[in-house]
Formats: sequence, structure tokens, C-alpha cells
Amino acid sequence: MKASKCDSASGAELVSGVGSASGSESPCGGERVESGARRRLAANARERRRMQGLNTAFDRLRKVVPQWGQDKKLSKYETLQMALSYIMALTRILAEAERYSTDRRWIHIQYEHVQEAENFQTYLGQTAPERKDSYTGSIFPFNRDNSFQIVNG
DNA sequence: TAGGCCATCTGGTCCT
DNA sequence: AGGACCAGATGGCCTA
Repeated sequence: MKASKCDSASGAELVSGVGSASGSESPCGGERVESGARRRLAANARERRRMQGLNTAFDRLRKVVPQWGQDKKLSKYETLQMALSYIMALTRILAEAERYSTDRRWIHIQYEHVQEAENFQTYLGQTAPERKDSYTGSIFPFNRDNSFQIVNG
């Protein structure tokens, strides 16, 4: 858990009734101020839960997206970019499979091959360093020395 | 130490 | 009125 600048006034505390805001009315603040503070903290708690849900979704996405090596977790941006590339690669495979639909073995062969880095790179149709987006290019170096694997595959 | 990434708070806006 | 979503601000942690 990260040490937050506002941890001492956590919304979770207040929502669960542990906080002090639900206590006696202050002499000069009045109920309106107190209710405003209470709603703010409740909103904070909701926002925290929402972001946690979003992060859970990112974690699930990381597990189904290929990554080079396992030393470092993909950032959110990297995860989205990788998911995009992966979907495009798979889409391309399906499109090609349709063209060769008479040969049923073809799909199986291609599916096996796309799990290897060099072939995934081929299906992406380009290598990262030549991409127009320099930041994305730095994220996907397509280094032949790096191992490629589907984490939960 | 600078830069990247992240969690959290906050105020605004839209919707029910 | 209250909840969901969003973007900006802020501060902590980690790594090169």
C-alpha cells in the first residue's frame, strides 16, 4: 500500500463509519460542511475502487498479452500497445487463413509459429525501430536476443 | 539526481 | 442528489 498524502482521512474509513466525520456536529461548521466532506471522502473511496478495478483489468490483459522476458512488468501504456499489436497480428493471421481456407493444416501451422518472436514480428508487418511513433518504437525493440512468450500460455 | 510510472485526491461534467 | 467517469495536480518509489 502506497503512503498517500491523504491516508489519514481515507474515504474507506469514513464510508465504513470509522471516520470522525460521522460524529457530533461541530459548533461552527454545521451539518452542510460535514455532509460535504463526507460526500467528498465517499467519492474518493469510490474513485479508489474504480481505479483498482481498472488496474485489475490491466493485470488480466497483461496475462494474455505476449511479452519479451519476464523481468519487468509492462506499464499500462505498453500493455495497451502490445495488446493492439497482438490483436492486429492475430487478425492478420485469420485473414490469411481465410484466403487459404482450403488447406486446413495451414491455420494450425501458423498458430504455432506466431508464438515465436521472429514470426510475431513478421506478422506485425514491420519492426519497431522504423515506426513513426518513436516512443512506441522504443517500447517494442523486437530484440532477437530477447525471449518471447505468452506468460500464461 | 532526473525521469518514468503509479496511487490518490480533487473538482468538473454528464447521466440516472 | 448521487454515482460514474475523466483529467489535472501532487507526492512516493524505483531505476539508470
